[in-house]
Amino acid sequence: MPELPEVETMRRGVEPVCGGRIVRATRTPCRCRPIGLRPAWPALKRRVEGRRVLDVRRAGKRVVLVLDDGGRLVFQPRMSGLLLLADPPDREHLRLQFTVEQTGGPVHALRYWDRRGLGQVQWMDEAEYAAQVERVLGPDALTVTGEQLRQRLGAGRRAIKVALLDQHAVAGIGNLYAAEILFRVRLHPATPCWALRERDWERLAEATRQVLAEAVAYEGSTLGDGTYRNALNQEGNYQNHHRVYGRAGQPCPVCGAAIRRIVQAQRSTFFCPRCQRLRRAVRGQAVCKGPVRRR
DNA sequence: ATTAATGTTCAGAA
DNA sequence: TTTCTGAACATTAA
Repeated sequence: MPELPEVETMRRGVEPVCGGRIVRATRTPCRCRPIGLRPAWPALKRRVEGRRVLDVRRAGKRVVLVLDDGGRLVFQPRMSGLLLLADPPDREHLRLQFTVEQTGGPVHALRYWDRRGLGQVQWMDEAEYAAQVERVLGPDALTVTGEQLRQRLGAGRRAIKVALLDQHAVAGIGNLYAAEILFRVRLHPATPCWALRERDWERLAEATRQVLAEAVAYEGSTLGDGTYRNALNQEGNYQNHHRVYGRAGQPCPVCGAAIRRIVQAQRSTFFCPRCQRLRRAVRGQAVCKGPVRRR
């Protein structure tokens, strides 16, 4: 699923083809059910056609085309969205197709494909975009500092694994990389945030930056369902370097203990029970499941 | 043949 | 305020 490394790979894939070019024509190539387009198709089309793409950026798990009138075309792939230059995996779930070209230059197709259709494509003006980012996204996970993490999460009761998925706290981490990051720092995923010390936050931020940068270098992870592809419809390679994610029952690459799968906030968490021990001060308190009752 | 699981995000509830 | 739950969706495994 597209998390930061996969979305960054998409961004890098489409940047050389979109940057500086003009959106000439757009269309909805199939009659698939309406998906998360905002505004609706005819208005979005009007906003985008004829505009030059000044920059291709990433914000958390979103790819953002900066247009020459200040408009922003925001792709949020969520579960199964892909930005493609190559032919899509199938025609049926090809949601949107843009054409970009330089005057007199070659014409390129930029496609948005989304099998499950949970993704969103939105046009917004500069101010609206800035407000949105401010409202929903924390500092980018690729460059986040320990101080930022501690400030935003340090006082909470949430388990650290759950907290890392909070995009407003830190933007870009998803279920897969949260597991890999916590393994790297040898933190038990159920550790409550309040139990981490300043030094822990520093190490956690460092591991976050390292794991994500590594995954970007490998062009992300293509999981068993094979959904994720880069812009050229090729698989990523980081799935071959996962230490814990999806490896329940298999030996920990460090100590050999069997990797465990637990459920937190209705999602799978994978970790090594020997490398990632719960701290003594926290045992018994961290495992409480339901909401803490206040008085 | 239903049902659960998959993973991201948001609205709305606790 | 903070945290939690369910829904949105498509597809596959049980």
